[in-house]
Amino acid sequence: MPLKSHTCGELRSAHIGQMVTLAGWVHRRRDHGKLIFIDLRDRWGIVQVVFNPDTSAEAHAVAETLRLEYVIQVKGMVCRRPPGMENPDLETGEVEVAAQEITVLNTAKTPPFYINEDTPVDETLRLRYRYLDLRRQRMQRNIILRHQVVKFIRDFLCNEGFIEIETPILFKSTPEGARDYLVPSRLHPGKFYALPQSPQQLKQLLMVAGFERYFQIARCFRDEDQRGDRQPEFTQLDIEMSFVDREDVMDVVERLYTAVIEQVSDRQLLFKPFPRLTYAEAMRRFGTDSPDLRFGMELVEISDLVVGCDFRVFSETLAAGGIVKGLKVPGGASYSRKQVDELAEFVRTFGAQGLVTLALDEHGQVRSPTAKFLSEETLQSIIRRMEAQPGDLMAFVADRPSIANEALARLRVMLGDKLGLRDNKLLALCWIVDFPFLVWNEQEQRWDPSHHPFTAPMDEDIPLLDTDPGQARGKQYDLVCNGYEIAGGSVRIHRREIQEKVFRLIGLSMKEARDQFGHLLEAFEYGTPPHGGIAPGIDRFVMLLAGEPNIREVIAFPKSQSAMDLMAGAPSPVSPEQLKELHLKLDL
RNA sequence: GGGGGCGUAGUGUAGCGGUUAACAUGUCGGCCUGUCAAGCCGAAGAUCGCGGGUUCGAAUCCCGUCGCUCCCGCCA
Repeated sequence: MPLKSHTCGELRSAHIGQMVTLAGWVHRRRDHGKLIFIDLRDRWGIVQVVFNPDTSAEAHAVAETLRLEYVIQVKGMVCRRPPGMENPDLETGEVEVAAQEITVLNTAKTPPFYINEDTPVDETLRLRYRYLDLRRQRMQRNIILRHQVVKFIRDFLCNEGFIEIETPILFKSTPEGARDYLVPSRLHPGKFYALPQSPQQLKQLLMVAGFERYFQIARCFRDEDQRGDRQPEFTQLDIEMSFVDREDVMDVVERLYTAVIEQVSDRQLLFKPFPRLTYAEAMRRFGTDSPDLRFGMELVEISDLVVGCDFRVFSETLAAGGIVKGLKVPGGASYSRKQVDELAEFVRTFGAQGLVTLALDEHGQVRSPTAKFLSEETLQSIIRRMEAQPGDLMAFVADRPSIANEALARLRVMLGDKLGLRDNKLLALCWIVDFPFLVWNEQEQRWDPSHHPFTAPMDEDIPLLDTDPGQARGKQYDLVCNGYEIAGGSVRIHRREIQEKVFRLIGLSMKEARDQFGHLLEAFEYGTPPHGGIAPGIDRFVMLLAGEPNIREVIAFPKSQSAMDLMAGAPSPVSPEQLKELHLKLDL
């Protein structure tokens, strides 16, 4: 006799008359003295169990002792509920189980917070009792969704001829990129493994190995500070393909994402096919390479309209090589002085000197302390350029292009939230392409790869590497969803002379290159196919599918902001014996 | 490394210099045969995160510290 014959969630009117054995947790109890109702919960749902002393005095007596979260097994008859007593809020609400036997499989202490409702609870408590938090409906839903997404991805890619290959967790530290998590070697005193930041090099080696189409649900580790969308360990869908150009990679990924959103989630895909923006266009229109395309409020540059004007904030910024750019806040003319000050304070967070605002009142008159510095003609040309309507507020940042773009991009998103324009039922995916191949590192006075050192430059831009490297574009592509970068990839360099040229450009001597990437460079000499790939973040994507505000909600056992596991208490000290074995001395 | 927010019965909150720290919910006990956030009656439950200071008097003001969280830096 199994512990359960049916799940709690599956019972329907079709089961009426059947004897069933259920097992699960006491979700709620309603004790009427004689009649006792128990909502019994398992992973599949909730069903009402009735204990009637007339049916079984024995079972009823046990039911009186039940408390929330007790684990019980119930044997009883599935019955139609009396007329008018159905519960439409419950999928099993047409029926109930008349209990004849009950076994308490385990008792439970009163939980430290409500399991049976999704009310907010202090994050410390949730993380400390994560196994209880995971019992709650919200987390059950998220974790199950995550499973469905990963399952769908596996099936989809297998059908496309990909094979899944595991790569090592103990690997080699590379000096570039994020800080590594290190693992001391017992057998090799003073030496360390590093946990992979991503399986980047290994997947390229798998292309050299001839697997042609590889994927992995890969755990990645980066020892950097946390954010709401960043954990020290996270999961990537790692993909690499041989004999492809970027169109092939983007095609697979676009079909995959379209299918998974349409078939697994309840979110609405806003664009099909995904729009493509060049990096330059994204920066011009949105000030960022990860724009949220669910709403407008695009950035507009007005540098040419205010060059040489009497307003020195504008004219001096422009003379120094800066730009004047802004956006239009619909209905923002009614904002109070305090609200406008808050906007200015907000952009200062991102390094902007301040925010210049022009309000257009209901009569179309400009209200602003700045207006007196600008001619009527200039004001009118700004209003036309911004397409401002009476009642709108225009907000401008005059600064270096990088700061103006960043500040306005953040302001746009913040206002989008404030104005309710970021509907999380909608998913706006887009591709960003034609990234700059190199970015100038001001501190080190050298070029850095904008993606990584194995990304290929655009074929037609290869000559630029010798003449004007900053103008060269790379074969890189990012997938963006609702303002989050959810995937980044590139076609890789597979020819030695290009690779050497790139190493030279980024200031890496052949010796340094050999020390760091020798295994890869050596492999490349044994017949490397053209190849490229991409690495979508699974956690972030599931977070968006689930409509959750942070990544912890879709990870079963996440770390806190300070990278601790509050449940198990990791990290923790280790014994002197363990340290000695690893040849480590602490210096605290 | 830096800045902001939060920390008060088990939980969620109120109180923001002055009697016995309030409310809801949960918990425990009693009543109750159709509830489904069951209802009614009663009871217990807080060294106000921790340490120091100011004050006649501190949950309340100040300083420090710890924890959670958001952000900047960081994240090829």
